[in-house]
Amino acid sequence: MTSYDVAHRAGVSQSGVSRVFKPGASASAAMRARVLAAADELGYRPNAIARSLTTGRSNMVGVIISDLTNLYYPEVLSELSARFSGRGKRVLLFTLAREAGVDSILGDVVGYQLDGIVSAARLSAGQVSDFLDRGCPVVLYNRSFDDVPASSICCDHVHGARLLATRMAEAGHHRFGFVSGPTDSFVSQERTRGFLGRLAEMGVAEPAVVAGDYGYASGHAAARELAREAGPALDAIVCANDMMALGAVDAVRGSLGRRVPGDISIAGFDGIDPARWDSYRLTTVRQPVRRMTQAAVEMLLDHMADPSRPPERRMIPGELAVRATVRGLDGAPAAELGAADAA
Amino acid sequence: MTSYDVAHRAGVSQSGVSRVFKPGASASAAMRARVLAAADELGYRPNAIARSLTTGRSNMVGVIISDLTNLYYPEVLSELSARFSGRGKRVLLFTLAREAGVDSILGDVVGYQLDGIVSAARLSAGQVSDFLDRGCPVVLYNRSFDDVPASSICCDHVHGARLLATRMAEAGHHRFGFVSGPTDSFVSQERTRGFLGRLAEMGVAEPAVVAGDYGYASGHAAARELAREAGPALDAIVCANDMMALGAVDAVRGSLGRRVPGDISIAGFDGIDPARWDSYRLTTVRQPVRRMTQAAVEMLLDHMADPSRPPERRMIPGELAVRATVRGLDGAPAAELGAADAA
DNA sequence: TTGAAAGCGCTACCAG
DNA sequence: CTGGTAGCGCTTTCAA
Repeated sequence: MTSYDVAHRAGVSQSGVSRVFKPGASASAAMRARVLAAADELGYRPNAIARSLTTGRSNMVGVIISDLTNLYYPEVLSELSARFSGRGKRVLLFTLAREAGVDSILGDVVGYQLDGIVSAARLSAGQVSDFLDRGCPVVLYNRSFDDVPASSICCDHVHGARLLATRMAEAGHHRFGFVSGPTDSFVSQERTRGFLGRLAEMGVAEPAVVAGDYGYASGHAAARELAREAGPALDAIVCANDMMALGAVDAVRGSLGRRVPGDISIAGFDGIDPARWDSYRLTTVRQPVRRMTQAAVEMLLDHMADPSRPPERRMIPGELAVRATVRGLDGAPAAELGAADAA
Repeated sequence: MTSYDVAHRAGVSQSGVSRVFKPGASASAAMRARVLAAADELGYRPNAIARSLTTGRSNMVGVIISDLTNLYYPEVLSELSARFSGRGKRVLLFTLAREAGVDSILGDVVGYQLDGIVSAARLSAGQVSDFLDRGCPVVLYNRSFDDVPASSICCDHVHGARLLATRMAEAGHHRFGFVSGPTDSFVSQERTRGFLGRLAEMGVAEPAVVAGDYGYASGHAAARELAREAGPALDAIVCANDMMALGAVDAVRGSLGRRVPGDISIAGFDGIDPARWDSYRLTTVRQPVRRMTQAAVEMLLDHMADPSRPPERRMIPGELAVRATVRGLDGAPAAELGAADAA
């Protein structure tokens, strides 16, 4: 079923059919009606591939996600997908299991004429530049490069980390352990910097730091290692993301046989769904995923509409969600729900 | 950068360039070398859109997922994505938030010449037929229709449910509650049928049944409702998926103040990652996601290679993973890890 | 408003 | 093995 078939059946020219299917094109009501009728009878659907070939735009955007096992990303992906499809864009999904294959994505970007990319993976500055050089706008989700003119939407990790540090120091914790993410993770670097920096400002003893990989198991292991390193004085563990914090909670309660937050307070980052589950009620810094994905989509769409638009780096504050894994300011377990939790 | 540019630079014909980039086409080593060199210098990438237009195949497959908040699906999606990209296929992602929009996907299927579809969403028989009628092979993930000639890969929900029923009845539970999924869910129907059927066979009193929506919160609510309905005799709750079972565990331990499995045993279905976390150690029937996704991909690729191939319905047994939320056969809490858990 | 015609970049079929 | 040539189905000038 091509536009020629429809044109023939409707007794109009092929270009007429094309125009009828192009929103905002000139076609008389009469023609429109006949074409639509014919198209309907024939079950005609415009061929998006052919359209892309002529127009140079595919109506597809690439979404690059590094790791769907970190439960923060399914939430992001889900939102992005819904928003893009609401805007008439298809989502081509790229999951970067092993950091490899970025250049193959580059090939696809030009090959499939992707209209844009939102990346929530750990791309290098050079890789991002490659996309840009190919004329493909990029919005970086939760990372950004000073020297690369790509737009980005970031949660303010430093600020969030400082919030957390402040709150925990004020609650009187003395001996901290910190579980960072992979060392090449921008997010981890920011959160680490913010947390340790603020702690230092407040005159708290420097925490023991171990690195994890953002997974539950690594948080579990890290908590045990911290306990070993820091000894019984350890009274607070902060993890660079919720997944690890959940693992840490379980390790402390289980393997270590200590209470949370009675003996050791624990906090994370992200505000993933499982962190709210009753078994955890994890204190965390929540990223406003909805606002962030919305911003990401808007920014990308804007750049697609006007490629000359200068890159924009938007930063959104995270919200401290004080729940049940951190002692209260009076030394007692914190209130069940922080005010921020209502959102 | 088009193949003409490369051809010109390499001093060969455009068709030559095309052949060099088509795997398994005839081109002398000399030509290949010169073309590749020229292409490299020019940063040429074949235009997949144009290729799709002529060949009629896009090298894209659609993956339809209903709900990424059910943590079973991110696992599936992650696997599918990795496997498809390993096979040189791009994944066009469709998330079906509200069951609507299936027909828009249909449009995309024909518009983007999708080579195939794997659907893990609740499509109707008619919708699946529509895809098939358009010449787009479909593999149904965890559902199938008797009267629609689509291939499918299913976990044997009935069998798995029977395993669970047997094990729990043998452990001496008397008063069961069952939390089903949405009534229009094939998976839920199968699991419900298997579970209730086996219980009846074993002469166990008919369980109280309430319906959930596969989410944590609904499992939480359902457990409380079951406790209200069934009274203090209630000693086992089985949920149609892990997410709800996790909610149920928390409800029983928290709101109801009973022990799991001391007072009430709880089990789920799927074998999602969080079900293994120390706070839960949920007894469940694990779906072999890796084998299932592998089968799904293979089947779809086979159909794409040979469209005349008859549909195939493959069924893979689930594995009972006895963990810590169900009483042991001696009435004591079950062994920490079932043998199946080693996998 | 409408129709004719020229491509978009590639594949595939042909003859050489 | 190689080069010419005819499209794939659509959008988009350009005249009418």
